[in-house]
Amino acid sequence: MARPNKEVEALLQEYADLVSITGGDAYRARAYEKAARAIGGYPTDVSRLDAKHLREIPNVGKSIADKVEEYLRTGHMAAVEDVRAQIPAGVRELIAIPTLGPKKAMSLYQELHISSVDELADAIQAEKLRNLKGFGPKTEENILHGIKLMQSAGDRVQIGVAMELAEDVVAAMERVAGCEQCTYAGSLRRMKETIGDIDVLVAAADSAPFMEAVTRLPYLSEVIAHGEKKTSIRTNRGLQVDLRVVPPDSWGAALQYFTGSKAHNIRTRELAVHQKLKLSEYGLFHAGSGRKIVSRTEDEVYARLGLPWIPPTLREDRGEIAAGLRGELPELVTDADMRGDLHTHTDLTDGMATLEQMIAAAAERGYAYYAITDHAPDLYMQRMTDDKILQQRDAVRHLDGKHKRMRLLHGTELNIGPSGDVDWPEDFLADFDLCVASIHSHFNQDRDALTRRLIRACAHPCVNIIGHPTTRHIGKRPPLDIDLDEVFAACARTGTALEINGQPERLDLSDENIMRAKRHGVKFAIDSDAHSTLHLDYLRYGVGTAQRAWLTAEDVINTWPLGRLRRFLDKDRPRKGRPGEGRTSRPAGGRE
DNA sequence: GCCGTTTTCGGCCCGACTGTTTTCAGTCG
Repeated sequence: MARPNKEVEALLQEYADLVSITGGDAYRARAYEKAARAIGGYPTDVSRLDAKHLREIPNVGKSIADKVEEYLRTGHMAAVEDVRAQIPAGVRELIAIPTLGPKKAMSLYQELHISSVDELADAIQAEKLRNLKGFGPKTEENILHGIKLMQSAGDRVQIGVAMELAEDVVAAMERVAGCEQCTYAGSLRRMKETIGDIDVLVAAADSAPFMEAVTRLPYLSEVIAHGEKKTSIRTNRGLQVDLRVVPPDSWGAALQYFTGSKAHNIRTRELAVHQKLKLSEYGLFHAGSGRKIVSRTEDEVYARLGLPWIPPTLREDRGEIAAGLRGELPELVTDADMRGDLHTHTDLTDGMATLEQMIAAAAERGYAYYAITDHAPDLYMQRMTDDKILQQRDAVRHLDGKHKRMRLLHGTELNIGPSGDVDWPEDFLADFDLCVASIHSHFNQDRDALTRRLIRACAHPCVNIIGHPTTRHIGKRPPLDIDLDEVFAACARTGTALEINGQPERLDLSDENIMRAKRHGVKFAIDSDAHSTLHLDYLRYGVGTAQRAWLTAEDVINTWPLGRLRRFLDKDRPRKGRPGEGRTSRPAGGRE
């Protein structure tokens, strides 16, 4: 959908970066950043707005509206191009390295003419930074570590970026005459947290129109390969898209083959060999005669091998074949199971949409319940106060019932302090419907301290969900060094759920950690952590991650009916302010 | 550059941490 919004967001963010690198007014840089975020999260396609309506977007004034309008009209933004001419693009890449900001990047460029990550790594090896003011041995070490972290993510992109592009390509192919079926396959269909390239599969009798159409996509930068059945392109963001067209008759076998994973495919082919069959992207064949048996649907292919259809998110060779043969595949949690979202923000703190807008967008998604959980005062930058949160609660109570089928829950996202304490005293917290608690700072404590800190938060009678438990940012910040098994055991013991945060840069917990936590008997909350109405959609990445961890709806508290969810949320909180609700026995997570 | 239930000018997220310094700049959330 809002592709122009994303383009404008990227452009304004680039401008903000370049302003701060060149030592421009910090508030000016901040203004561009804020406008970039607001436009990226704005639900209306900006290419349909004139300068006057652009100014209705929060944090967009005359100057930025004019620049955006100029870009939409001409495809250029003169201000950005001017400053690009002054600073090589590689200098901006440097500030993506953790601990390296605009000031240091500029100093590296001016003093040593470094304008790429590779040049920086070489310069450190050659000890060229030793005489540079402000750069000591520790800084060198941090930079090298940061570069390593970035490279470990490789050329892969976050799932959100890949999904948006893939859905756009699929939509474009579906508009081509003769398209019988079209979908994306590969690691994206398996919902991996990062994606290397995008595989799009089309079923059609004649491949030529598709081979042609894909080279006319507006964001194409390069055609890598162009053949009869397959065309590969690179987009202007550097992402590779492989388009393959197969005859409608081999759709199922092709989809199975191109979805992978490689390890899963090897297993399925082994299974075929044992049955004197041969499996390829063209179908399932008799090994001897070469006669085709099935190929039309994935279902048929798996069935002929003695397997139920295996959901793509399980196809990682993590035991799904054996479980399938035994008829013991889990009934995975799905998007349709999700009855609500339990971690979302509004513009009262760092969200971009109002309470009313967020609630309306949630209602449109058909939720049975929806929680607002703005930040609490200990995260100083959000300027929360008792008055503000109580006023918001009044507003929430007032709006509750306005959307007939959706109930509202008023919660908060608490900050877990260095010693494991949280904002507000217990009696104040008891009046929230739910509390998410998350770590936002002091990431460098030692393993013991971090572990104790999280366990103490779990033990709090009002803390229901640990938000983004490891605080990782994929490719940017490593997960906290914690004893996860200790924390998982504490969650199970205290009836505290662990979050599966659906933000594409977080996906925290990760699939592997979820599996580990489940063995401790923990329950989970799949949340969007939305900061704009558009982010509510991030829930699906959380669901995908949960599927990869073999979770069922039973494992996920926000698939439960409201009554059961409320009993879980009651935990051990002091009873007050909720007349008419009897105290129930403690509904510890993992034992319901 | 944006914004206004105190403001059309003067604020703007504010405090902490880290590593480099020798009193503080840069980065981060």
